[in-house]
Amino acid sequence: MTGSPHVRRPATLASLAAELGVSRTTVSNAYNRPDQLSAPLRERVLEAARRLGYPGPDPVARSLRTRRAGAVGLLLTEALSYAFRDPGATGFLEGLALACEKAGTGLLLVPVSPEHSEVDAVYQAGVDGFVVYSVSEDDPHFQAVLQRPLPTVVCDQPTGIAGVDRVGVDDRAGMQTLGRHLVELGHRRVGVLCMRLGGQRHDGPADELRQKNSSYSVQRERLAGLRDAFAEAGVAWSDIPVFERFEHTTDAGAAGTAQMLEAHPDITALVCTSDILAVGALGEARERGIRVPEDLSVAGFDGIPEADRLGLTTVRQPFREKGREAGRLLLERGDRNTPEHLTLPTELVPGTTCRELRQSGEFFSGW
Amino acid sequence: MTGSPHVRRPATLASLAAELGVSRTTVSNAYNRPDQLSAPLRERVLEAARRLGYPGPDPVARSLRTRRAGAVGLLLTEALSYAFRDPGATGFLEGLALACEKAGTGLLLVPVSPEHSEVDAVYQAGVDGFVVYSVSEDDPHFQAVLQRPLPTVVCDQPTGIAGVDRVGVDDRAGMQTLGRHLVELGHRRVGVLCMRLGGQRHDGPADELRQKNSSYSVQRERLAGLRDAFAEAGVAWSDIPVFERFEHTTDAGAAGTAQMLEAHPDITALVCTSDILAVGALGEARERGIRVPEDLSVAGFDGIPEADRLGLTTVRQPFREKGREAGRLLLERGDRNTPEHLTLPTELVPGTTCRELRQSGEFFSGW
DNA sequence: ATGAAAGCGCTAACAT
DNA sequence: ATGTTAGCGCTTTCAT
Repeated sequence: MTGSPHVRRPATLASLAAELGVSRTTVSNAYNRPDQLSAPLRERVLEAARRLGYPGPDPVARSLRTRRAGAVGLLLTEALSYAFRDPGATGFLEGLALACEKAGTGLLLVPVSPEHSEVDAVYQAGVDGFVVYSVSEDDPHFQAVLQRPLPTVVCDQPTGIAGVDRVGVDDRAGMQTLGRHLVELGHRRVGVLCMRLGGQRHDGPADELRQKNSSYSVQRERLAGLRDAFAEAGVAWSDIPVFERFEHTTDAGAAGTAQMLEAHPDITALVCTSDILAVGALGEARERGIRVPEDLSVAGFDGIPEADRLGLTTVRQPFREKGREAGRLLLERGDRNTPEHLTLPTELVPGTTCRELRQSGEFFSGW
Repeated sequence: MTGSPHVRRPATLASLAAELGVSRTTVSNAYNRPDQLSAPLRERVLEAARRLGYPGPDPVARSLRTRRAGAVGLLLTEALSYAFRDPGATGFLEGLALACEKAGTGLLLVPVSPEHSEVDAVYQAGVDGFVVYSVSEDDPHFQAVLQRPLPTVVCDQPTGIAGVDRVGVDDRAGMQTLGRHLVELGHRRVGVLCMRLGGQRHDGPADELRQKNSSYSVQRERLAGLRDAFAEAGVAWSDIPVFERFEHTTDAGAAGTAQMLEAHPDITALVCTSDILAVGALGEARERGIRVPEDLSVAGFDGIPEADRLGLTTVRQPFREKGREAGRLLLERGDRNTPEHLTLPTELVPGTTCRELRQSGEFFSGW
């Protein structure tokens, strides 16, 4: 193997040209336009480069000149490292990476730590465009992205940003379908456990005002879909307790479930607005000796692999495709000016965690 | 929200300076050294910037000037997108991302698709250093990384590259511990299922020559550790069948297991050099009505979360810490010239998939 | 087929 | 506290 100490750039295109007694153009052409010079001359250049340890044109200088960075930036919610623990984000990343590979484009993960609230990193990113994955409407990093004169595509949220492409799913319709499913099974007294609705930490009941004012449209929409479904069955939304959790982890799901069950022990079903939370709910139920689905039905949203393994009733959404489409939208945009909006399909996945209410005629009135 | 059509850079530092009738330095200082100019002047500059839609200094131009890209490049085996499906790689990424966040550095995923074998992407990457995750010794992309005059840290493999930092685990010792564990349980007739040993697709038996010539030191070392352990028990390595799989998936693990069991139905234990393969082995065993561990013991290596859930006997290695350390090595290197080599600890995790051989005195001789 | 000239947009000495 | 001067390393017309 090779093995230089990797110090400082030992040669430049200019020094190489000088050494060889040719012009910079010629050296540049040797790398970028092999057809613009004779084969022997090109070989001479490349040989000299090898000898002098010239690693080829400096990418930054080239980018400045060509106005192409050859990379797209990715802005994620939360800390960057969180993305690798969230199955949804991971799936999205996989799809996006696929698109980047195909285009030979780099993928720059913009460092967003909770501590540093500076948006500096966004302004520092040498990229040709941005993909934004599911951030709050008022996320300062996102606002910084909008300042940069670069094409941008948003996945999921925020929605309705002028001049910006978006790919997502119909969260409201998806959740409505799930809600109807529960209604059909006879459930009328349900609880809802949702993800964070605001930037400030809040764990506990979320009233309707809070729901409505949420800066996360995905959560707003999912709640609205559920409301729609139960309204159809004559159940007022104000009668359905909604609990919120700031963290998106199974632990948070468990804690939220505990809180819900203590406050509302009479619910027959617990709907979680994400599978992660639902997985936590299943754990908490087991912990408490509550049988699912005999004593309590549990449903999620997302369709992550673990949901599948556990037989969780959920709504599946195509994470990988969202990533692929986001990449495609960014990388294959011609000189389109009009923003595109892509809505991918979701699918109700009935599992084994929701049961039909038969005996307890109390809440069942279908006969 | 904002919402400009995001076209071309509308203004530059120079045009802003001209507009304001100040020097470029002053504008530059307004962004980079607020203490170098009066507050009112700075505000005037920033206000004009807002008015003209100047998004702040161009990151590429700044990088060229400062010789800092503010990002580290990451080179992964396989396709970039594969990394997001491999739990080990994901854990590593999480740790690395953590380190990057902390340093406010971007993380550029270098696009490496199987199709494009061009190493172009490596030369195009505007980064301050590279992290290389577990690639083959003769990987052309890796060779390209070595050409770039940048600090580089390798995780796992290849080993022994001059002038390059490395972080990894003692794969040989880890596997030796696992081997001894199996020996103590009485296993003498074992089969081994390992990951790819070369760049060419090969699925099936791997003879000793092939093992020895493998361009993947991690696999070489793990096999050697197993050999050591069984040699201590008087079992010749040549008596232990080693099967190789090119793909690293549970399906490949299942297929390899099938092949192994057909060729060597008499083994009492199957050692896989990765948990992914072992998970596949468990599936295949179930498929065939072979009880684990009653009829067959199965062991893995890595300690991925799923192994934990399944109670797989394995050797756990600290993926996240490897990522963190790799980042630290790259980002916090002073002006050190001597390469550092970090070896993190592994831990034997006895699960429920390996049993002690009692009855079948045939292979047991401990009393 | 090769070269000369003109920047890409910015920062960092070094003045003043 | 602000301005002047020199590039960072490269690509790209446009000549020859």
